[in-house]
Amino acid sequence: MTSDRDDHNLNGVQESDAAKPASAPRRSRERLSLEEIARLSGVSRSTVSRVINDDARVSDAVRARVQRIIAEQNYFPNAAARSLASRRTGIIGLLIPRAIEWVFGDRFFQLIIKSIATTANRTEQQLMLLLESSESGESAQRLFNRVIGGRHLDGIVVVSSEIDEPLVELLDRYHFPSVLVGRHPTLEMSFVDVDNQHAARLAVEHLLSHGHRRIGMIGGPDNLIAAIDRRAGYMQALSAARLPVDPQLYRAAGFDQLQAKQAAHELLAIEEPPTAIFAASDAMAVGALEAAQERGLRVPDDLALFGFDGSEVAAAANPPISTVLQPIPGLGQEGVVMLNQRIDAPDAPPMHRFLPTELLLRASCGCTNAAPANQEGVGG
Amino acid sequence: MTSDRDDHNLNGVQESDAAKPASAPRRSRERLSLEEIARLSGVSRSTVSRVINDDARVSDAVRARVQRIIAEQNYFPNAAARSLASRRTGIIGLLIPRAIEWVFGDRFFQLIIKSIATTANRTEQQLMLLLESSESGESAQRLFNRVIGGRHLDGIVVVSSEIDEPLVELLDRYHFPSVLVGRHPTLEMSFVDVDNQHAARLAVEHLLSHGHRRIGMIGGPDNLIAAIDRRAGYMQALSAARLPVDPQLYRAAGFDQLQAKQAAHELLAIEEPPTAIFAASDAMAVGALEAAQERGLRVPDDLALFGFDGSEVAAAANPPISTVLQPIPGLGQEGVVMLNQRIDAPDAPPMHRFLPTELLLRASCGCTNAAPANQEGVGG
DNA sequence: CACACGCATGGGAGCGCTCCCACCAATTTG
DNA sequence: CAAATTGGTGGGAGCGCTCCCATGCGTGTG
Repeated sequence: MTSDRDDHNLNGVQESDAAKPASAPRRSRERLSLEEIARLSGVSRSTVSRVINDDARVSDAVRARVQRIIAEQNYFPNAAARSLASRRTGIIGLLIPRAIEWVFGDRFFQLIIKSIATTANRTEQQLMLLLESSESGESAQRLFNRVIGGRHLDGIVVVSSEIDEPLVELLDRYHFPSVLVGRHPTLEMSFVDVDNQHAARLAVEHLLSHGHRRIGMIGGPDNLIAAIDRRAGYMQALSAARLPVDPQLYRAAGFDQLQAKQAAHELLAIEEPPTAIFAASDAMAVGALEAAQERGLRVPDDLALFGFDGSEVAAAANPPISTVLQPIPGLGQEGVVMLNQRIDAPDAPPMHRFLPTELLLRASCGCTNAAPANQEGVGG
Repeated sequence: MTSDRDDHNLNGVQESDAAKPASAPRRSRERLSLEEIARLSGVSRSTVSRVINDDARVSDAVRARVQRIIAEQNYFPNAAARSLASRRTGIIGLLIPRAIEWVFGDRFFQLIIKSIATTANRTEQQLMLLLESSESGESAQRLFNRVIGGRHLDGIVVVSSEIDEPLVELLDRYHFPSVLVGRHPTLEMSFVDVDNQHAARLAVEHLLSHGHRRIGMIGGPDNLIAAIDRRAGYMQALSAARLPVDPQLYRAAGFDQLQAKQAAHELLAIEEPPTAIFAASDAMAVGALEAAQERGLRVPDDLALFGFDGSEVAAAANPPISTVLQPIPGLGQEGVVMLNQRIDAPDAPPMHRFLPTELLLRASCGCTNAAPANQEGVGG
């Protein structure tokens, strides 16, 4: 797309070094303008600008000459001037409205950040991670003002499935170009997500297909739409199978292993305990596995288990835990792509995309065969 | 420092909402310029600019009026125009030249990132985390060009103690305003760090004071100046005590627990095993503790242990592990402060600061008393 | 009472780009 | 063969700020 631009970027300093004594590199503070490059190349500013922006309407000879000068001089267009004139900063924000410790420790966020950063870089965009400096107790309003008010950002990707995140509402209200990774129950805002409900239903239906009739669920926090949807899928599967939905069989917990272990113990201690448990995350499934083992239950014989995420811990568990594979890098990538579409066409109607999940069947649900069963994608 | 500015930022949108029907918030794309605010307030652009920048030379009456209009209109100065005219972007970069998984999983980096973000926000600066999109195999040169070439950043904090990090050399060569958290063996570049050598020496001397004469060390990777310095401090302590430095007693490992455990096993298997081990990190000390316990050695009676970092794992270990407390948030904060000094005075000579560490004495070294022994700071 | 001085304010000239429009060949077309 | 088209290039007018230098006013000084 911008191969010429890449070329000069790549060659910039090296060529400069070759042309000058290494002892006196051009100091980055010496400013060099488009104007100057134009003068040196014997063309106009417009032409240099065209070369930089990879505009086709420049003859090959002139383009080559200008590129040579740019590389020799180690010139870089001034980002501020560019933004001012073009109304684009080339920076997109990534907001994960959580405490930094939480974000960094979580595999999901780690993978999402990585894929978003990579995708943004592919289009020569820079990512700005918006960290909640929780210490200073910054309000959503203030963060909004600080970063978005000044038009520092072309748009923003928000990774959140909180049903009441004020910043998301603010972004929506001001029609700031943004895409949510994880859907929102009421806002029309563009989003990309997996169809949690459908995926959960398939997982539970798989458990049903093994003959289980009493299936428990350890769900996630009630303020997360992902957790709500997964629970809904669980209930949908039971209802479709004409099974009663026993409230005793559902326990809410955090997405972590420890709380889930506790919840599993509770679930297994009731009068008529479940023969299978669907956990809303793999970490939770591992917690349930621990609980089962502490109680001397064999998995999957005494208790079948199904997780959600497709993470390494599920595969590494003993026995390996069946799970729903979420395409996390895909979510990040699609988020950036959609965001760029919104930036280009801010008035287009919001887009909602669901990415396909996949059931990863392993020993914990009773499948001896570990071949994955494909699940078709669900369009939005 | 910029209280007036804060005021209008804080009140911006809310007041606007109060003044307009909530159903039609000002869309963030509608642009409002300084000029427009000046017109509405009946003053000149200069005056509005002074109000925004908290310039004292504005009468209180005018200031109040302009601020009211700014708040009512929900106006934010355009960052690009501001940067272009003032040659400041208000963005500082934070680079940790490591794979993202590694950065996010590490407590040290987590704490550093948090303190840097918090400190930057205090001066109304925005932090830009420069993530290595390792996947795209981006070279240092390319990252440098992309982010720094365009003057997107006012300066950069690099957290690294690698002795051969190309980007650090590049930053130094181009005199780009930057501060290193962690020192560099040869470059003159400004840095803030702890005096690893001195701290290590004190730790080992403490072990000596318990009567140990055969002290082993599990050190970090050889390409990290922090690891090199800690080893030097270890050797210095031994030499000062006129003890022979037995190469068998030193093992290099990664900074992680598992490798350290392995190294400890090796150390404890030699002919004349150490009676004390100094580990270059707390995680490593925990690894050593595990190894000792696997071999049936009692800590501290059969083997004394000393860690480095001051992390929670050392305190939580059984027995609690004595360690060197590093002021990690202080390093981050000081890094930003120093960076801003460099941004303001790019031609001032580089500054080198060492922050004080502290010995945290606990049971693992033989101290029954857990009161911390203060260690004086070491100036640079 | 003329003068200098400080203080609050206004105006103009950039900052370094992009983008539109004009221009001038060198073609292609009716 | 004149007219219209195309491709390559240049020039000007912004983009929305900051910063320097006026300017006008009221107050203090010789």
